[in-house]
Amino acid sequence: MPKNFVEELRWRGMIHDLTPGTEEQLNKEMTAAYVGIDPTADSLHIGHLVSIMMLKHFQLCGHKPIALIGGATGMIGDPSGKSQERNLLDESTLRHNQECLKKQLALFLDFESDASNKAELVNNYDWMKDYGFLAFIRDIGKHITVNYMMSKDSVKKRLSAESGSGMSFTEFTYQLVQGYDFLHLFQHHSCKLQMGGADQWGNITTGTELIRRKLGHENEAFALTCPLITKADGGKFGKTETGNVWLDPAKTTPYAFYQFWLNCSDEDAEKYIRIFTLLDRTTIESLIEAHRSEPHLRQLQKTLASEVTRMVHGEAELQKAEDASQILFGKGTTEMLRKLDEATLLSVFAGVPQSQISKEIFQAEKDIVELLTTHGGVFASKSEARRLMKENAVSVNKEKVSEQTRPDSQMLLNGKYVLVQKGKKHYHLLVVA
RNA sequence: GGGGGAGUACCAGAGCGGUCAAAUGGGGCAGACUGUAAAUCUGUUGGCGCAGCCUUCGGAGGUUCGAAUCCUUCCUCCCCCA
Repeated sequence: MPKNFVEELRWRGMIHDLTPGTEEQLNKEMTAAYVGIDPTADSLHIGHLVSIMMLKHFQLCGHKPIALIGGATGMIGDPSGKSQERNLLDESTLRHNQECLKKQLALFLDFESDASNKAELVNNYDWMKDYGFLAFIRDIGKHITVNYMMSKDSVKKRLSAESGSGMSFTEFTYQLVQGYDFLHLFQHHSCKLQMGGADQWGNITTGTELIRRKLGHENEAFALTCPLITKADGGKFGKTETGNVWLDPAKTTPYAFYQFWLNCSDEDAEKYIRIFTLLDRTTIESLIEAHRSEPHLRQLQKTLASEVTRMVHGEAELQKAEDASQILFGKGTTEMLRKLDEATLLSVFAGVPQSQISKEIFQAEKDIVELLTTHGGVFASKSEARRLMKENAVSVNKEKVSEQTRPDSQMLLNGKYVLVQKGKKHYHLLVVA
C-alpha cells in the first residue's frame, strides 16, 4: 500500500476509535470501506465533509472507497443523537437526490478510472426494498439479541427516564438495518470496513457482530470512527444563522462558503485544516506555527478557506470569493465603492443576498426604515430595523445611518445599487430597477 | 385496560385569576475591545402609527369586570401498574 491510511488519519486527528486489527488489515491488502450518507436533500453539506475526506484519504492510500446512500435507512431515522421522525422519500426524489450527491462526491472521489480502487456508489434502498419483513427478522434478526441491541448507548439514552421521549420500534430496528448493510456489502462487495462519525460506533459494531455471527469467526469485519466535529465554543459545527452550509452553490454561494471557513476561530482552524484540507503534515505544521506567532494575519483561516473552497467550487469561484471578501472587509470606503464599475460590483456582490425594488418606490419613499424593511426586505420587521439603527449597527454604502436619514438618489451606486450593511458582517444589496 | 404527569416565546424552564409580552438560563443579534478570532463587558431578543395599541402561553369552547393561570372538551407526548 502506498501510504498507511491509519497513520495518515491519526496525525490529522481523525481517529476516534477503531477495532483491533484494522491497521493490519489495511496494510496487508487493498481493502474496501464504506461510509453511509442520508439522501435527505439533493446536496451534501459540510457536515458530510468529514466522512468524504475519510473516503478521499482512503482512496489516496490505495484502497477502495464506497459511498453508501442510505435510501432505506434514511427513512427510518437514526436514534443516535436526537434525530426527528423522518419522512419517507418517494423513489423518484430518492433517485434525484442520489444523482445530485454523486456529482458532488465526484469532486472528491474517482468514480471513473480503470483503477482497481475506483470509488463506487451504492444505495441500500436497492437491496432493502424487496426484503420482506418475515424474511428479515428470520434471517437477520435471529443473529442479534435484543440484549445486545439494548446495550448500545444510543438506545440506552433513549430508554432512560430522563430522556423523556421514548423510542419507537422502528428506530430501535435502525441498527439492525444498518448492520445488515454492512453484511450485504461484506458479501457482495468484499467490503471489510465501515467508517463514520463517533456516534456511529454502536451501529457499526452491530454490523461487525452480525457478520461474525452469521458468517462465522473467520469472517472479520472492521470499524473505524472519527471524532465528531465540534467547535471550541461548544456550538454546532457547520451551522450558520441561515442554516446548513451546503456544497451546492445554489444553496450556499461560494462567497458564503468561503466566509464560513474564514470565520473559524483560531482553535477550530488548527483542527479543521488538518481534517478538511489535503495539505501535508509539514505544510500544516509550519502554517500553524506561523499563525501562532502572527495570529492577526489570519493566515491559517485564509489558507483553510481557500483550500476548501477551491476543492468544492474551483479556482475561478475561489478568486471571486476572495475578491469580494477583500472589498467588503478590506478598508473599503464609500468612495471606493463608487469607483467600482457595474461588472465588478455585480461579481463582488454575487454571493450577497439581494432584493429588487422599483425606481418609482425608491424615489417616492422618504423613510429609510420603510425603504429597507417594507420594500427592500433587508430587515424582518421595522422594530428590528429601528432597534439596529439605534444601536448604530446599520450602514448604507459603508456609512452609518439612523432613522432620520433620508434616502435619495445620492445613495445609488452606478445609478442603481444600494449596499446595506447590518453589523460588521451582514451585507445586503438593493437593486433599484 | 387502570393510575399518574406534561404541553408556555428559538431551546430549556418559572409563572398557576389582575402589577404578564410573561422570571431565569442558554442560544441569537448588535455595540465596545480586536485580528471578519477567542474571552470579556454592555444593550437587545412578538408586532405596529411605539409613554399607547394589537396578536401570543397545545386546539376549540366556556366562567369572569378581567385567564397563561379556573371549568368543559379535543389533540399530542411521557411515566407507572396490568
